Amino acid sequence: MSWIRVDQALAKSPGEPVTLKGWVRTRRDSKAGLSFINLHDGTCQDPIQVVAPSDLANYESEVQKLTTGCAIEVDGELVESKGKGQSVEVKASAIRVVGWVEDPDTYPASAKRHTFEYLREVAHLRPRTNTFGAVARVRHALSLAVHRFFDEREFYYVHTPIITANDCEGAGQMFRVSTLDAMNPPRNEAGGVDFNEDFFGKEAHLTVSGQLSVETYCCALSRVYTFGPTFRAENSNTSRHLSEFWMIEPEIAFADLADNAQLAEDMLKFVFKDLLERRADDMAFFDKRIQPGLIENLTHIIESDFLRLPYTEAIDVLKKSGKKFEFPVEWGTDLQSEHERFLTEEHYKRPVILTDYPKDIKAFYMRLNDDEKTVAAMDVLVPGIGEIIGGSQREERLDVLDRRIDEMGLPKDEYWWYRDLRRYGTVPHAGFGLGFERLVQFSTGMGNIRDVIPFPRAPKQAEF
RNA sequence: UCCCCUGUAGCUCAAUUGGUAGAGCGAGCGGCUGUUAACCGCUAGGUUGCUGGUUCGAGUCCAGCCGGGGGAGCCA
Repeated sequence: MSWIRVDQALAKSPGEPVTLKGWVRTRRDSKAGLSFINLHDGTCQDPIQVVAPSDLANYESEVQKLTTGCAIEVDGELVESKGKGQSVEVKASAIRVVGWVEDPDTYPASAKRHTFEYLREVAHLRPRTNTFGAVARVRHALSLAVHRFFDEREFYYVHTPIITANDCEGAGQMFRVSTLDAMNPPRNEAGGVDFNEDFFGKEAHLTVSGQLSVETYCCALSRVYTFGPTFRAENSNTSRHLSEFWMIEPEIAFADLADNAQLAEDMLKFVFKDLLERRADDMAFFDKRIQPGLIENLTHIIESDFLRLPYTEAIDVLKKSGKKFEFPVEWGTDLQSEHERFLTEEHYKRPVILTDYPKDIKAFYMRLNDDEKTVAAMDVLVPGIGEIIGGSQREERLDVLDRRIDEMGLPKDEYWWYRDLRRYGTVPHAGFGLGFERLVQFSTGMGNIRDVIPFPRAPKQAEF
């Protein structure tokens, strides 16, 4: 039996016979001899209204017992709606119950308002709500927009490894990957755990970044990007951190920090524009129910230029602002959240790309500027979220790179293949990391990052 | 990891100086209505997060543990 999706049905003209399959959102009975069923199947923001006349064979035995969450199939005809609120509806000629809700009294996703905190505890049922259905569709749309953007610009999508045996991917606590018996591991002569006996013959972890790997492909294919899961074992407990999240990391050869910043700006504008066009229904929902003004905000961002602001100038602006900060502003220290928020939310009221940070607060691979005090790093700050992108031009000069590795007391030997890139046909190149969930957060106005990923992983939180 | 707040019905929340548990929504039944946050009536539903302590008596006070939220740090 052929059937169509709710979004297709809503776009059709009255008069056509249709079969629909989905879940009951609500049921309202009219003693005039009919029931109204709002049916959703996840294909769009709006449910479709099914009108069930009382002469259906199973009207009293089944239709009137339908509750929120029941799965049904509906045969009927698409007709012009006699009521307000929708233009078309389905006049049912048959309704088949596919799956009942066992106990409507305790169904967790009942037809009432629920807090996001509560729905997080029933993450397997929350995609049935209009908010989480919308989040899922927007997540999908943004993913494809990212791929489309890079494809149009002739970037290649590179699958960097999830498991890494490099202990040199940069700062950040990592999750260990091991097949050793945790209760009784093999010991080395010093009494420590002997990782030579482990699966990979050495300590292995889940990746915290695909950057170092993707740089190798950048220095061969010119324009590449990764888009995959990333793992941080930090004990972070905030509305914008996850232990498992998805990160987009482009890397471009023969490019400097200015090219990098332009790429970041172009990319954000492209995906926002694409999203507003392709998911207008869901974006209207977020604009109305989650964050009033959201669409106007995004439109404004698409149309305005992102500000480029060197760190040193930002320090000046902050000092002269007259604003009282909890933490002092001093050249050489990292900016606090309150400082970043002030710049992007209060002072400039638009995305700000901060550049050229003091070298001592940034990673070893960032290119040293001519002043020998700063590096070609950048953070893209957006209102409401703060840092959404972090990136840099990479140090392509082997002697400078080695000096930085030594200064930071890092094990040079372990970077042998990374250093090789600087020995064989080295080129200026740059890239950045975009936290995908932060992008979804910003695009939807959702306040907590745990509500924009299907099954959030965070400290003490890996249910489902 | 640190600071602050918090945990009572399926959900959202009340409960006076410590005195023995209540409402709305949801659910069930009935009424009314081309309904759509429907409306009206009735009914059911609780070991007040867990463990211990103070007290004649603890949802309320104290300690520890567990969970949730907001902020900070780490970052994306």
